[in-house]
Amino acid sequence: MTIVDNADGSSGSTIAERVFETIQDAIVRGDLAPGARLVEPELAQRYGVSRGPLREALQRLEAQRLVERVPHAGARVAALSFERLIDLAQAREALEGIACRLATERCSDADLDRLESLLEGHAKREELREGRGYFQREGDLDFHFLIAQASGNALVTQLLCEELYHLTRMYRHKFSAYQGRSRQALAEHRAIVAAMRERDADFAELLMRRHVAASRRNIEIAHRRSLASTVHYDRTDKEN
Amino acid sequence: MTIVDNADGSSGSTIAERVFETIQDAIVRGDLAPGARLVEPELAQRYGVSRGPLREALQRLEAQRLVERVPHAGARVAALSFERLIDLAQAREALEGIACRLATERCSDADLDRLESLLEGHAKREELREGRGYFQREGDLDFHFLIAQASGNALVTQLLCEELYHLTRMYRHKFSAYQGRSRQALAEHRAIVAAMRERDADFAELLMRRHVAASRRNIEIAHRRSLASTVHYDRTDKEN
DNA sequence: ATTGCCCTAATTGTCAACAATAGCGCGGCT
DNA sequence: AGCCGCGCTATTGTTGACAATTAGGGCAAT
Repeated sequence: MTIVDNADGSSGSTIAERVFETIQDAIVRGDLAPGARLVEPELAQRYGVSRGPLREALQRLEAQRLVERVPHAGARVAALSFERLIDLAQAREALEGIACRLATERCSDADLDRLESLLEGHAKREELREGRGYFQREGDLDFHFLIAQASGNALVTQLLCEELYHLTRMYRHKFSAYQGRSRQALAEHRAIVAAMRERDADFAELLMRRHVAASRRNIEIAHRRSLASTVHYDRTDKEN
Repeated sequence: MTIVDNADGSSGSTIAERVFETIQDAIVRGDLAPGARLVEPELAQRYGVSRGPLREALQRLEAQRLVERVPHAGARVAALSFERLIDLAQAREALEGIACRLATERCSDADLDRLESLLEGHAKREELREGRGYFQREGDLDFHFLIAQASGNALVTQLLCEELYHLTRMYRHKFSAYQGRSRQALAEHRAIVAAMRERDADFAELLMRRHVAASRRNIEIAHRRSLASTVHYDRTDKEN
């Protein structure tokens, strides 16, 4: 029954989980615009659930920072701003850095093989379609995802792969200020794996931090450029 | 009405918030033992609320990692383990490091004054009661709290001060393996502020990371010692 | 005696009705 | 004409009852 059942990819064993995944996807894909008001009865009807599980889903989305809730006033899709994107990049720099260090110390050789074959695949696709790397973007996330999981630190993994991952994806869908860095990123990924191969944890962490920082600086430059011309990514208070 | 009202320090505007704070405190203080089963009707009656707000509170506690929930099976107070404590220390090392870097770059001179006066207070109390530093422990948290807030990064601040802070406090209440380091910690705190005064962000981050790492190593040593003798901090599956 | 199944009971998940709050527009007052 | 206060409505917060699921124990069959 209902609209939100296992028809789509949602796999949870409870309604709350499934509607959580559904709305999460809608937000990340942009079907629900940043800043959009989320009215409970409206959403409940749209997804064919009652308000109970829906509220639970909204709360979990709040914990993921995809939704902002204020008591007695309701929920909104998280507003995107340049400042928050920078905050996110800085947090990731620190966490991915330590994850890379730990992974270097603790991961198996098989893990390293897996990382390298992943990069092989990226390189192939990069040769095919020069320049604009849509898949490269997702691939980039795969790379970081794998390293986080290889860190052996459950907390760091959870912070990166569950709490910040979807937020990162959301920003990438909105700000397409990632141009021309896919080739550079691939080279940096390779250098990171090379350092990990040599079990040089200090250097691996350093390279990972520089990699994330470089991507952040790329964003900052693109932002200043856009400030000079026209577009603002300010908060939209109007619905939709 | 009800048991959970603004009689105690709870300040939220909704029942869910108040019972959340109440249970959070009970967990951190140890009134609810790690691993203890949390049965919804039982807790609801104890705190004089219905199951709705109570479930919301449990969910928020889950986001803070103070409670573990599994669908259809119920909630438990988070089990403490040595591995998780190490994971926490590593995550904090990374996040507090970047927070310290950012704070060094962005905080005002007044912020630095505030930090120093905080350390003055710690030093005074340290002179009075040599050795075992209970207040020093809480004071240590104050110091880290302040630096996180001075970072100007809302995400990092939230991660440290809302998500990991209470978990840290919980471990400190259980593992009292923090002996004799309060004097050393104070010296390290002073060195950190000194680096911040000189606006040496690289060095400030380095010092903060070494400070957190030293505390972690202290825990590791104490743990090995306890392994050699008797006590285990393993997961307790029995209630209470 | 042991193992597998079924049944019961306890607990969680879900729902729809009720209460309370806050934002908003209207009307009256200054 | 502008401002303040009041009441209304839309929306969130809360509740208690109902449904579904799981875990455990007892019974029967091998």
